[in-house]
Amino acid sequence: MNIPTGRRATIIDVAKRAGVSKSTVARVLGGSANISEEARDRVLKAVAATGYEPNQLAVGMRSGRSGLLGIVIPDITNPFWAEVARGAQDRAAKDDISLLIFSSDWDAHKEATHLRALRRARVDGAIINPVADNFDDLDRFGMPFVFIGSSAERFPDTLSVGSNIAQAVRLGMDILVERGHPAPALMLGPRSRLARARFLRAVHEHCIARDVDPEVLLVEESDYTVEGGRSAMARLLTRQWRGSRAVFVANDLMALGAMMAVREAGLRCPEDISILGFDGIPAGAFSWPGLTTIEKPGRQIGVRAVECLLDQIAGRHQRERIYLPCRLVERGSLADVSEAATVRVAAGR
Amino acid sequence: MNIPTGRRATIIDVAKRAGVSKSTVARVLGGSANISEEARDRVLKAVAATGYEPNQLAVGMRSGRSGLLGIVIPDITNPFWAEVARGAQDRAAKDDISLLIFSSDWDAHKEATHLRALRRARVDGAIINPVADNFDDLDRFGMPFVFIGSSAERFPDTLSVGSNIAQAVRLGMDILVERGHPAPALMLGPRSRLARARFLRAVHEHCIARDVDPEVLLVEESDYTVEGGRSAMARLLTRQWRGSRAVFVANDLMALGAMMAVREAGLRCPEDISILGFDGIPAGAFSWPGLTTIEKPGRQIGVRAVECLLDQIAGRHQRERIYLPCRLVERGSLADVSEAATVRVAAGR
DNA sequence: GAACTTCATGGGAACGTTACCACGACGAAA
DNA sequence: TTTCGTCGTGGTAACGTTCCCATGAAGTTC
Repeated sequence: MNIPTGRRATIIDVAKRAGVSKSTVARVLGGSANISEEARDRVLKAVAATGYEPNQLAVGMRSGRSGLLGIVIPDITNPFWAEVARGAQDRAAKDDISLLIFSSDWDAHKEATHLRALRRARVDGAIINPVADNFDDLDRFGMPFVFIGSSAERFPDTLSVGSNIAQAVRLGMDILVERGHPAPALMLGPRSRLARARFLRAVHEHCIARDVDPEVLLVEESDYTVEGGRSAMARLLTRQWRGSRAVFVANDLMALGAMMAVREAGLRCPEDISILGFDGIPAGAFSWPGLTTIEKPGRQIGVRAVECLLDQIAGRHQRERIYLPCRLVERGSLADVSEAATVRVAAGR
Repeated sequence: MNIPTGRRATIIDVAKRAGVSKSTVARVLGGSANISEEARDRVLKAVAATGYEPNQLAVGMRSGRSGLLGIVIPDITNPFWAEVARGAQDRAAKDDISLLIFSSDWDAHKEATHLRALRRARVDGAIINPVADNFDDLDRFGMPFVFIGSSAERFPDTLSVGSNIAQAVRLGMDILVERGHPAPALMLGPRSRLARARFLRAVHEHCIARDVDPEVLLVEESDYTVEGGRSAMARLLTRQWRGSRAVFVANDLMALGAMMAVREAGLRCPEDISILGFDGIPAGAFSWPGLTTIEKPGRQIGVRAVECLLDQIAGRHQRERIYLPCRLVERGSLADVSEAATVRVAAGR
């Protein structure tokens, strides 16, 4: 076989061994037409014998395409962002493109460092969940890019991919109504977050469409943590409820905290309090009861972002915002107190 | 400022603008000595003005160092592996090295594809959790590499980084004994897994050291899933126990499933059954009660793997196996039925 | 003051590829 | 026979760096 151990085989080694010029080798490997059957054969054999693997650095250098894509997300350790990265990676692999993954920790300084690394690596494009609220100049980013996540909302006229919060909220409100909770309490995130406003507006619209006064809804707020959810729920329990006791929580971590608070108050979920989450984190499957929640399409967002990026690189660029639909995951944290259910129970079913 | 919008600035553009040769620019940027103060100044200004960023492709081409490292793990979506990747990424960033991350899904074919991509990208080294049980020839991998995880055990005489299972098991057995569970039941993974044998042997050693016959321990086995843990626990509950009822579970997912089974049997954890997990997955913090478990040092494994790789690239290569210590995280799934605790309770404390 | 060292700089080759142009051979149309 | 397109092929110039060698100026030693 004679595979050179020290040095990697180059296209010239292959050419020599096959007794042709490197141009011919390049043509064979590039799948171009007009190659004699014999030449193709000898080249292929030589490639196998030498264990030749094209040098992407050289290809990138010459062709201007590095075959690399970059993605900057807040934290690869966060299950949602890991899903996004996974989707992006799988999609990129289909086009023989490798992915450079960076975690910014919501830190503008780290983000800037990572973006510099991407420029240096001459990635063909970047997928970014922006943390800085203003970049010097979007056009001078230095590479094609797609924004992802709700923070992309800050940049109008920019191609971005995110989840459809309005549709998700409708999904949640529909199931709540169906289960007999027409006016659930709301547990929201901090006022500073963009997603909060969209969430709230969607709930209001849903209420108005059903002739329910949105002002009637109990509202608590906290930050997106288990502890935040726990304290917010404790506060909620001291307030005056009307009708069924259900809470629509804008974040799964908070929902899990809320569930703990219910238990600590000596109450049961879902018998005494129903909880609906939002995010679809895996931990929701292991709580007791399992958390009924609305799952954001993390993987799809990654896939779609890569596709947009490839389109843009190929010159077919749009300046649109893409919202992907969310999905309801039913587990056990929602009680059914609708009339229909009551009838079913009375009938012994 | 005159930043060229279309083309990226090259070292030649910088040289021209500074009125020096490209060699001088390279020397300034490379931090070499013997540069006149004036030349350095003009070069630095020109760099700022042109927005020059070195082309890593060209650097890699010429110097033989791509500034890229690869990591192939089973699944970036799995919290443990995400931690590993995060540790590796953070450590690599310190040396201005970027990380190419791939998920193999425990599939040897995907693994081979990813390894080829890494070779093509001319990464300076690779961190691999091996899935194929034999590679043609380790020396012909084509790049420096470090194995990680327990599957690395299959390849002797290979540099690898993993967690110290023996120490972890000792940690677990110690706390169990301390809490009054000298002979806990064991819930193990499938026989095919390497980690299982090591886990079992460590438990046996611990028992023998305390003059406990290991054969006395109840043992159930299943696969590393929630469902597996649930069914194994159901079986365990039908068996005859001696002494305190505690289970040392070899995997957190199984432990969570076991906890569900306890609840489904109308029993309580930890009052009726104590459960100790193994892994340290985040979901363990959200169960009720919180899962007491032994945390594997995921992030540290990533950090250490990169460091070994860099050492090896620099020529300081060792052929050793590195085992990193695990950590006990106490939450609420372990009851204290020791005599000391009984005394404390009797004393009203 | 000649010979030698040190310093600051410039010039050119090389890394491995692809894109382009040029060339000879061959068959078809004039 | 001449002219022309087509096919298969080889040669060469980039791409943007770094590394090495050459060069001249200035300073040092005998």
